[in-house]
Amino acid sequence: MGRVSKAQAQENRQHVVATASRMFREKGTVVSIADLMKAVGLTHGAFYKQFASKEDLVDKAIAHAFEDPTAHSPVTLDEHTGEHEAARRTLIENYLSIWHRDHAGDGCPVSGFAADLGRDPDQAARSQQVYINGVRNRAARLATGDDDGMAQLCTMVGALVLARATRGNPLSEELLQAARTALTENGTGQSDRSNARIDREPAGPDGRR
Amino acid sequence: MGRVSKAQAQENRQHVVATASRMFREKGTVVSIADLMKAVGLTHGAFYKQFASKEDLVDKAIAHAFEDPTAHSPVTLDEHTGEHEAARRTLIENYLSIWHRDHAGDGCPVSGFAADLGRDPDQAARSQQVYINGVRNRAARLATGDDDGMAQLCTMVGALVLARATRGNPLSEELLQAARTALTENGTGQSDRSNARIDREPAGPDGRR
DNA sequence: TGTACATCAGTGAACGCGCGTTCACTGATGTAC
DNA sequence: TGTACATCAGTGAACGCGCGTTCACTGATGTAC
Repeated sequence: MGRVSKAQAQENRQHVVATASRMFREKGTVVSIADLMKAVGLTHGAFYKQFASKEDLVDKAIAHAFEDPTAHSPVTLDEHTGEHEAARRTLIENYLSIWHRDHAGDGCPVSGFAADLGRDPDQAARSQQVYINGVRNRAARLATGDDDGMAQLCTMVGALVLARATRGNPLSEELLQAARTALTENGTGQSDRSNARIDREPAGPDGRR
Repeated sequence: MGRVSKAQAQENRQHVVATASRMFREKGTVVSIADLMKAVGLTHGAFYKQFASKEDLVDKAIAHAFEDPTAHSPVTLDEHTGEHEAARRTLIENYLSIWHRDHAGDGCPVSGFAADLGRDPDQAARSQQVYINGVRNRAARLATGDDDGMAQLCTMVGALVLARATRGNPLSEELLQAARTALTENGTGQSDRSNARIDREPAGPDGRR
């Protein structure tokens, strides 16, 4: 195929970034450019007409994950109506759902990129501002009167990371449940309902439907 | 060099496993056999006289990390004297220290291998029993009367993972501090003292000195 | 205890393979007249 | 509006490199007598 329209080229570029953003969260930044471009439906050679290097793409994919409103945004519908506590609960229950555990690619970038940033100091330095803003924003959404939400975010990220590492064993669900209970201080029923609903219906992980 | 004594060969094998255990926790299981053997002081060819494959080594390195008493064992001296609450505090403060954040290789294998197990289902399946026992043991150490310790472990692992991902930014220390405060429900002073002490003195991360 | 020989841990070159990246080429798009 | 040509997104073969793994070789260890 020969040249492609400017609009088509831009669309392709966005498709590559969006796909990379998902694949990197799911499998890590070790995903190869060949596999990525295959998933997008282009050949690997086209990559370097759009990006300077793989590093360049990783930077953009991380930034995209934090901008993408479908990427486990801390904003929920409830919140817009001023019901902060209800919004907080919805956020927590979606975050600690089995759906979120099993869909890292469409999930929270704070969890999805933590491992890669923790192990690649250069990448961490390049993405630091975007990542830190993401952490602070999410913590702020969880904040209550006497709590800045930071420890709550730690609990949620830890539960998700451990639930993913133990998938296939009952412990995985136990961890999600323990974190849910600790954060909402209510019984098993509420959390179980939430969990079942989210597990069954692949709704947007940001709580929108 | 020709043949080496049986004792020496066994020592070499243990050295490879121990070094792999540290390097895999620090950098992930992507560390190459060439780099690993170089760190041990042997050539890469020797590797296959001791191990069937890299997978075999990863399995053994993960198991070793959980057996190794210097690898952030949940056992502390205080605990043996029956002072459970003091032991719990010591464990928490060591876990959430800057020293632990900066020494993943000598740190907790639950945190150190979570990312690799979460992304490699085959590896997770092979190491599942060892990993799950490790999680349950650590949670049990944190348990109090009305809490099984699981949510607390989530908070600690999440704080450590996020602190490592944000190293170099003040947020990193804030996250550790927030988790420490949430888990010990006491002021800044205590935690700061602990942090400074551990940061300065590279004591065993299991709380022994 | 001393000698002769088989064993096998460690060496280092080599293997096929997939990685990130480059490049000559294609041909529809976009532009100049 | 129609024609002529330059542009450049996408193609696919090729590059050097490091990966996991194999293998012929070495020579001290371990053993048999």
